[in-house]
Amino acid sequence: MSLPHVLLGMLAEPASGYDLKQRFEQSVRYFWYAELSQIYPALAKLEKQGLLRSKQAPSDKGPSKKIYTRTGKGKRALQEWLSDGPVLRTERLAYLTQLFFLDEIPNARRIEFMQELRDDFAQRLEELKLIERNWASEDARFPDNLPDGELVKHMTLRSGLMKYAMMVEWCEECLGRLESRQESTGHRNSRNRKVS
Amino acid sequence: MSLPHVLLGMLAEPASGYDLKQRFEQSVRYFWYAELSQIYPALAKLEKQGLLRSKQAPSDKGPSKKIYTRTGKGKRALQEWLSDGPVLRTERLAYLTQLFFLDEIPNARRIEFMQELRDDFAQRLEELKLIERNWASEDARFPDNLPDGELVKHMTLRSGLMKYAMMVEWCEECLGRLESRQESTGHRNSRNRKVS
DNA sequence: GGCGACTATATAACTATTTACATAGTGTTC
DNA sequence: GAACACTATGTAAATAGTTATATAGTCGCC
Repeated sequence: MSLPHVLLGMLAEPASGYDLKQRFEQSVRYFWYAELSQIYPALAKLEKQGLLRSKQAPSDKGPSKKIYTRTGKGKRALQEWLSDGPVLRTERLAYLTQLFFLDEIPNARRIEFMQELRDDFAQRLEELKLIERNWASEDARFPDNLPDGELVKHMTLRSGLMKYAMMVEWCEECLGRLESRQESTGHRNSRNRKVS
Repeated sequence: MSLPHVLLGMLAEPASGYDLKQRFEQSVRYFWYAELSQIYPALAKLEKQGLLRSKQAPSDKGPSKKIYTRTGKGKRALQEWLSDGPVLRTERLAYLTQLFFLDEIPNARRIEFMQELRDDFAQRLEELKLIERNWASEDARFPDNLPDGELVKHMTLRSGLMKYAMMVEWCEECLGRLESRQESTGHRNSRNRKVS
């Protein structure tokens, strides 16, 4: 439902399937993910529908590339998707359902679970902070003089920064509650930060 | 990958497929969703694997039910899933990828997009606040004297409350940035709250 | 007594996603 | 020169999830 549109969005600049996968890994990965085996057929289908056009091009490394370009029809399809308003599909957060049933394992295990979660979120937060720092050094020093394309990308990044900062805080709050319980049953548990 | 475990978690108390769907709609819906057509085959498979047991039972309304009970093996499978640590599957947030490409439509449309998003998040926040209020009146007045099962459920609810409150704030921040741009190009746009 | 709403279970067809495999060129390292 | 890593494109098989449809009992309404 969304992958074809995501590809149309990423093809503001022409690229091959392989290139697109790289782009996914750079920035989009924080909110969308696709395997190469999903990208290639999706591109072929979009071309068949006339939303993309392709041409072969030699590669400096490895076999020749198939460069896809967005057609006018493709651009309009993207704009339509964006104009239809936000797509809020049913989110599935496995870690929250796990937490919901976490009383089925001993408290010491619950603490380990939340520590692992906190460390994962903290790591993602650091990754995003790094992206912001590298970016800011270039042209985002004055966030509201950014060109349109940069502004929306900065807003997307902000949502990630705010989200993961909040999640880390929430994990700490949960750990506090679980650990107070641990103490009251006679056990001790130092609040070690697990760094992998 | 996760649905069978979610079902095992929800079967702390015996229930039929139909019952489970109702339970999904009550609380779990905020972080997991499943269609009946997904639940029935999943239950049948779990029974075949010996993680569940079923018996027919008459219903007060409609045809007879098939009540599933978790076996010892089923409980251990759930505990294993929980002990393996948090499952952080690749999240897909279509609305963030839309935002990422939102420079492809005019600024007035971008503002509408963010307003719609804010209103959706605000509505979910109100739903969760209502759940908390109803709950608090019963036994969550002293959040840290809760029994284990209630504690983890309260922690799950907290994450939703914090998340949606943050998302609404973030939308407001984005709207501010988009609207200042709108003004500077000579247009006006009142910050109307769209209530459906 | 027919209709619609709700309870209850299930299958079929389709779309989306993941995992595994197949193929081939290019460059580096042992 | 063999092995390995990386570039490059794809297919096949399996799993997960959605949408549509079928069947059947109960209850209340008109």
